[in-house]
Amino acid sequence: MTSLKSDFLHILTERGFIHQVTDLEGLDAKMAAKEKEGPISAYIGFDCTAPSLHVGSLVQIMMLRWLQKCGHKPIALLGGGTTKIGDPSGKDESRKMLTDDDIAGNMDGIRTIFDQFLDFSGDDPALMINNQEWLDSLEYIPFLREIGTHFTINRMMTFDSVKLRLEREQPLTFLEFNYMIMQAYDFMELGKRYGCSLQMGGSDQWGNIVNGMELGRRSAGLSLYGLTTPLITTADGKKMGKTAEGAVWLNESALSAYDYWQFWRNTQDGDVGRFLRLFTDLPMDEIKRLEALEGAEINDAKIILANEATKMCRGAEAADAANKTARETFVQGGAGTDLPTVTVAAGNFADGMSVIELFIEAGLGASKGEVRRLIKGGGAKINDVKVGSADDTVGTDAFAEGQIKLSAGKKRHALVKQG
RNA sequence: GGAGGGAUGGCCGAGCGGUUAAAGGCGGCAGACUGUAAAUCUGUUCUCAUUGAGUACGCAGGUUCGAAUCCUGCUCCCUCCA
Repeated sequence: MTSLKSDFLHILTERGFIHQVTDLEGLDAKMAAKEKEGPISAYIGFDCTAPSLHVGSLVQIMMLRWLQKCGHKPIALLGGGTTKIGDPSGKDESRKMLTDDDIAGNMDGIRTIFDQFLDFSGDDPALMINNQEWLDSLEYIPFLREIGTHFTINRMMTFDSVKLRLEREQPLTFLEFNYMIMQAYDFMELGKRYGCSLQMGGSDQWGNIVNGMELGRRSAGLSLYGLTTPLITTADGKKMGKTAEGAVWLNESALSAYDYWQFWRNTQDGDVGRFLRLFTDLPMDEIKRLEALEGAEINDAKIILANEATKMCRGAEAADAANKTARETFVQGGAGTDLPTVTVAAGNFADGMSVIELFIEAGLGASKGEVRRLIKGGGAKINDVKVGSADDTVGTDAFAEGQIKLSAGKKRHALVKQG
């Protein structure tokens, strides 16, 4: 293993963040020379395609976090401009067009995430920049003459994002074809305006990053670096962070802290060490201790992972509450206070409310048929008592301490209150 | 422009006049086993309803007692030829 001189690259390597680097030694030397030459700025771009980011972006966010911890300057680039184009990388079909309002709304949601992970105050704050700043005002002909001459179609056709579409005979619009040029332009602009010399991103961004470096060099004489992270998969080879309900969102409004905590708590054994390295700030010797745990003891490591990850994203209070609820629910077999709660009008219970409807109200079933099946399979419980028949009803007497606990299987629970 | 092939449930993919709410696989959900893990095994997987009904096999019509299956038109996609 090469000995890296800079803290940042040393940590990233040790924790498994690095997939490819354009010039590892050069970048290392530059970062290690921080005292003499000053810290370096690095950026990662995030498009505003949804009102929240999900755990798929968490690796990138953690890198920015480490960058700041190591005394360098992280730039979170929000793609207010590029989102209007849509990144074709790794996608079979083009996304539907987002309106300016959608994008602005999404950006507001995403901003709050970075506030959690990065420090934007103090002497050496992180930066959050919107590439709309320079992209919106581009003029077509001057842009083509200045930038367009540095790109050949021949070359662009060889990039995976383009090749994939063409091979599958899926349409790639001219609009999307321009995405990589916009991203390259971003890198160059950040280099010129903010002295940014490193772009990081997921492994699928390699081509785009390299393009930006070349453009920066040719057009502005900048010396730029690129670094990518591996695609994070689970131990059984699936893409991380995709569940049946959809993505694991970072924003509270898109996914409750309890569910976020549960996501990490349910990490597979084989992923615990890797995830602790990537998604927590815990020191390495602590992580080594935790991942050495075996059998049921590894659950302790998972709880720590869940606590740490939730704390970072949602705050210590939310993490504690989620942890407490999980303990009350799973260890003590009771009803944790942080479980999803629905309020049903008291009148419904006077004559007894249908179990089926109650489960649907509580979000534990999408249709009556689904709840029937759940009951038939023995997975539905009310106050931890198995529901015997789909015809059962629930009356006021079921309320213990003012609430009813509904369970669908072992993991999905909800509370019902009357109001 | 010419000649063929295709569009099926969340996805992949059989079916090619009735016994087809549609094989099989994946995914999902639940049960068993466990450690709120993985693997495995079992059940389940359109909607509504108390044996029943309504929708559904690209879209619109037609033939037939009866169509995902046959015919006509339309839309989209693929392959080959010019």
